[in-house]
Parts: sequence; C-alpha cells; structure tokens
Amino acid sequence: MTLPDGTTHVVPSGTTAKELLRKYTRQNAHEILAVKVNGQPKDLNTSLTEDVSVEPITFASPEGKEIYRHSSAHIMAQAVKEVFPSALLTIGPPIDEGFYYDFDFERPFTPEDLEKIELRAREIIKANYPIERLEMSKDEAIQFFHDRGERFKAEIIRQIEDPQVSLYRQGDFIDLCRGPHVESTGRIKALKLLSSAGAYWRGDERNPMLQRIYGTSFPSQEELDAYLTKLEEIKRRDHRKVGKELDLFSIQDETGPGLILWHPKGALIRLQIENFWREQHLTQGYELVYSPHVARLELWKTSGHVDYYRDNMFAPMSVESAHYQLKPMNCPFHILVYKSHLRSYRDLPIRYAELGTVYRYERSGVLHGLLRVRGFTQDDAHIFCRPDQIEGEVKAVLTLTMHVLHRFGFTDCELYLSTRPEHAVGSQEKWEQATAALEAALQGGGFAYTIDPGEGVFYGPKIDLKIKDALGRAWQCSTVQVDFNNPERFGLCYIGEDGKEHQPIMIHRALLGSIERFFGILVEHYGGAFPVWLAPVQVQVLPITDKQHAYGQTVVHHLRRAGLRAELDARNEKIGLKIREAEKAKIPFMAVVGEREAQSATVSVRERGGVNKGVMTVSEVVDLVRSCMPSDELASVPQ
RNA sequence: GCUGGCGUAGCUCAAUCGGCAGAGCAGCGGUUUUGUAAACCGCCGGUUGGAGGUUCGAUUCCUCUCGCCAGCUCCA
Repeated sequence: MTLPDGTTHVVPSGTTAKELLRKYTRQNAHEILAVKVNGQPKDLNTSLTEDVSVEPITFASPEGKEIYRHSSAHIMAQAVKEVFPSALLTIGPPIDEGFYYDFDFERPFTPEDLEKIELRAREIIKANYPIERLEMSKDEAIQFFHDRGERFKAEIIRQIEDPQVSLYRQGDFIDLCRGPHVESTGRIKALKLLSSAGAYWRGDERNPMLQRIYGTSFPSQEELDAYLTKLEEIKRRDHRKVGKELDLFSIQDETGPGLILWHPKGALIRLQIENFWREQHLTQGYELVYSPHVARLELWKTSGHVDYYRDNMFAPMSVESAHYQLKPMNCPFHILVYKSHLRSYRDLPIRYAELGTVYRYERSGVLHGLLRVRGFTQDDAHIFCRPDQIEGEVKAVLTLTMHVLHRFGFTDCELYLSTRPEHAVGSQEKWEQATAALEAALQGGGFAYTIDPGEGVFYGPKIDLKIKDALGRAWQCSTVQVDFNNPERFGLCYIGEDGKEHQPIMIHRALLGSIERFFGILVEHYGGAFPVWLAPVQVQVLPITDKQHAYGQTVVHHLRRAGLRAELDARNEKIGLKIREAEKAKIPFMAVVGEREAQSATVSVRERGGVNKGVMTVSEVVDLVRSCMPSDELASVPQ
C-alpha cells in the first residue's frame, strides 16, 4: 500500500483502510472521515485486497465536507422516518454549506417538526450506529424499496444503469446511496436543521411538490456556532434591511414590483459610482452614448429579441398604429450608432459605452430586493473591432474590470471561459478564432481562469468574472461576450485595407453588470459602512450647543468648498444623541464643535467606530478625509 | 409562475377563545444649552394591504386579489 507521504507498507489482504491508516499515519483517527483508494473516495472500513494508494479524507477537503454532510443528511432522513413514518424518501445530497433531504409528505414541515426531528437526529448520533455498506442487484433493490412503500427510491433505482447498487444501513434505517459515508453516526459532532421549504420532484414544476429540509453539520460545536454567527451577519447586512435603515432606496406597491426608487442618499452613492465609471471609460478610449427606452418593434425583430427573448420582455405598446417595445437590452441602439456612418478599418475599434436602463419581465417569484429586479441600469459597452483586435480589446477590458472592481474593495476574483454550446451560430472557424483570442487575452494578462465547456452564449464565447465579498460569498457581475450574430443580423461592415466590405466582431461587456444589483452587493459587502469616497455624507458637523451653530455652519462651508460632502446637525439635542445617530448612519467622520473648538477655530474629530482623532483645524480635516480616498493609477490607452 | 408562510401607525413590534386596536422609536409642540452611542413632558398618528362573505360583532374565521419573505426554476 502506498500512503500520501510516499511510504509503502505491506499488509495482509483484507486489511481495512482504517486499520492501515491507524497503524501508519500520525493523523488523528477522529479527523479521518473516509479514504481515497487509488483516488476514488471509499468508506474507512473498505477492505484492501490489492496494491493501491490510500489517502485519508478529512473535513478540511471539499470531498470530506461532502461525505460528512451526506452522512448528516442520512441521519436526518432516519430521524424523519422515525418521527413521521409516512414520509417517503427521495433524495438528500450535500450542498455548499450543508445538506438537504426531500421527502414526500402530506403537509409542509413546521418549525416544531424540525425541532422534533433535530432532537431525534441527536439521539441517532448519540446511539453511534455503525454505517454499513450493502450491495444488491438492481432488481433486489427495487423490490426492497417497493416492499417498504418507498416508490421514489424505486424510481431512482430503475434509472440507474449499473446492474448492482449500493445501500447504506445505520440501525434500522436503510437508504440507497453511492456513498461513501463516515463509519458511524457518532462521527457527526454538531448538526443543525435550518429551514424547510417546498421543492419539486426532480426540480420540475410539473412534478409533485416535495418537502425539503435544509441543515448543516460541522465537526465541532464551535465551527457550527461560527457558521450560525455568519448567517446572522448575512441577515444583519441584508441590503433590503440596510437600505431601509440608511434610507438608500425603496420598492413600493404603487410603483410595482422590481422597480427601484433611489432616495437621495442612495442616489448620491450611485452618482459616485457612475462618475468613477464614466471617468474610467473616457480614459480608456470609450465614447459615451445615450439611447431611448423604447424603440419600434421592428428593431427588436431585426435583433432577434422578438423571436428569442420575448418571454423576458414587457409587452409591446402601440402608438399611432406603430408598435413600440420597451428595451430589454442596449445593443441594437449602439449598433445603429455604428451604422450611422460608413466605417473604415482605421476607425476600429469603436467602443460605445452607456449606463443604459433596461426593462425585463421577471417572474414574480424570483424578484429579490436590488439583486433581481425588472428595471435596471446596465453598465454596458459594445466594442466593434476586427477579428485580430479581439485579443487586445478583451485584455484591456479585463484590466479595466480588475481596476474598477479593486476600487470597490473586491480583490478576490475568479474568471471563467465559456466555450461553444451545442446550439450556436457562426462557423466553427469563427468560434475557434474568437475562443483562442479570449484565451490569449486571459493568458497574456496573466489571469488565472477555469474553462466552462459548452457554457458560451449561442452567439459567441464569453468570459465571466466572479467576485468574493467580505463574507466570502461569490457574485457574478462582469461579463465579456463575443458576438457573431448581431453583426450578421444588422449587416454591419467596415471597409478594409483592400477596399472591400468586411464584417466587424462585436464584443458586449459589462463590468458591474447592473448598477442596482452591484449597489445591493456593495451595501452587503460594506455592511452599509461605505468607504469615504462613496459615503453620501463624509463629515457630520456636530455642535455641542446652539451657540456653536454659526461656527458649525462655517466649518460645513469650508468642507464643502474643499469638495467634501458635509452636513450640520443643528438639532436641539445632546452630543451623545447626535453621535449615536451619526454612527448609526455610518458616517465616516464626525466633527464635534463646542466652545473650545469655536474659540480656537478647530474641530474635534471622531472617526466612524469611535476612534478619537483629536482636535485639528478644518484644513487638517480636509487632508485627513482626502487621505482616505483612493487615488487612480490605471494608465490610459492611447487612442 | 408554483408551494408554504406573512401583511396592524413613517419604522420595529403587541393585542388571550371572535368582544372598546396598543407600545417604543420617528414626527410635531414645549422644557432643557448639553463634551463623544438614547435628556424630560405633552400631542398627533390606524378604513388592521384591498374587495367580498360568515357573524349581534372580524386584526382574529372563509373566498378572491395585491404585495412581501423562503424555496423550486431562471438570470444581470
């Protein structure tokens, strides 16, 4: 047998993996959940009968977590069957941070049910039943589950191709499962059921609805507690809650679902985002354009949206016997701007950028705060270029994207290259050329990436970016997509060096994705405590008594003249209350002015969070606040 | 869209079994002139999301409808 440290050991045939590891590794036995035998995950009590490599699996690895949570799901299923024998088993896989199990049951599970099930699950853990693997022929297994009334399990087995299936037994509970599992129920140290909800059998809404229970488990109570604390933190930072508390935006019945009202403070933050965005684009050789919110239906027929995107569009409206369509995308307009002149190869690349507001019909059940809405503003741009320019353009887009995302505190990014899907337009040659160009751009820019085979859009390959927020959650915002379809549909051309017409390539790209969604992500990322450059109010001036109001007003004027966003809190309230409310509003700096400060033309500065920065002059405050703003160092591209 | 839950004052939440809709904060009017996370007193505030029904009587029970929340599915 070969171990991961490279040592080899000779053991009697039939020795279990557990015995081998216990004898020859120093790793704590209680950390080892399962093993990899020749790279294949297996149970700890797998008998070793030939020469193989054996590697322990612990909770630290993704496979370890999966096995741990999968075993947890079985324990929960056993508990459900014991508490509610009429519940039927279906499937129960591990997921990112836990597991779920779907049951066919006559009614939804209540929180009280979950408590009962959780208590029973704890007893099962305490009983420390060994978890044993059984093998059966398919027919035997079907008969077995059929006899027990588990018709969903029988259905699953019928669809398995192997003639032999595996089952796992713990106590009296037996479930179909590929495995592997931990060796006994007692290996699960901390288990918690989190929620229940309906879910369709096989995820299809035409199928009967099952009752799903979500849960999670960890090797220690401390780790479980830390996870639950994180869930609390996620709730605390929810942009819908913070947005209300900080008065950033609202969504009201009178307006309609999925349509956002930006309140002054939210609008001011948005303005900073947009100003930064425009500056960056102008520096990087983009030209800004504006386009209308509606256009003749014919335009959307030409673009193909009527045929392929109708389900996501608002219904057309008719005006003076013509039909108009509210725009779901900006591209056709940018194309029309391109087409307004005959273009030379010398003009390319042409880069049109627009913060374009689009409207899309989304099913009511999917709307979610700012993250999923029906009207949103894309930070859109379309680059028209020659095929040989794709690589350079994409590389520049990626560089700009990174720069922009960095500004918002997102430094952890993952890139994905999506290649040709089954149904696609454009020749094989075009696809290969464009995909190679994207890959070259990724490599040339030194970006690490993962390939998503077949995940490209039908009109061309794309690169997607996922950012990680302060709580470690991944969000996809940025996308760069090559498009062979629209240039064809609209008959785009440029005159080449040869004096003949050629078709340009179009690149769609968005860095932030949607301003609404990105803003929602930002609110949660910062927990509402925006950095100084984005904060709607940067300095709150707080007079101790109304005798300092005039002086406070002077301070505000000075700060505003220096380009800072400052407000005076002239209410007849005590300083403690003013500070408390400025803290709750998450204002980065507070400038307290009392008798002493007014006399000496200074202010007493308190930073958000309670740090006292001491007494200083107004111009020192300006320097202090400015020192907290980012500087811009991305070089412009020569155009 | 589907399944389930929820909808009470601007906000956060009470209201026993179907029996007079209530509190804190906010707002407004006073008092207070305050030194780094909540001063005090008073006042105002509601077709209980909307429509219909059952009932002597509905926030409470029933039907429909709108919206929100969780999940399924889909996506920026």
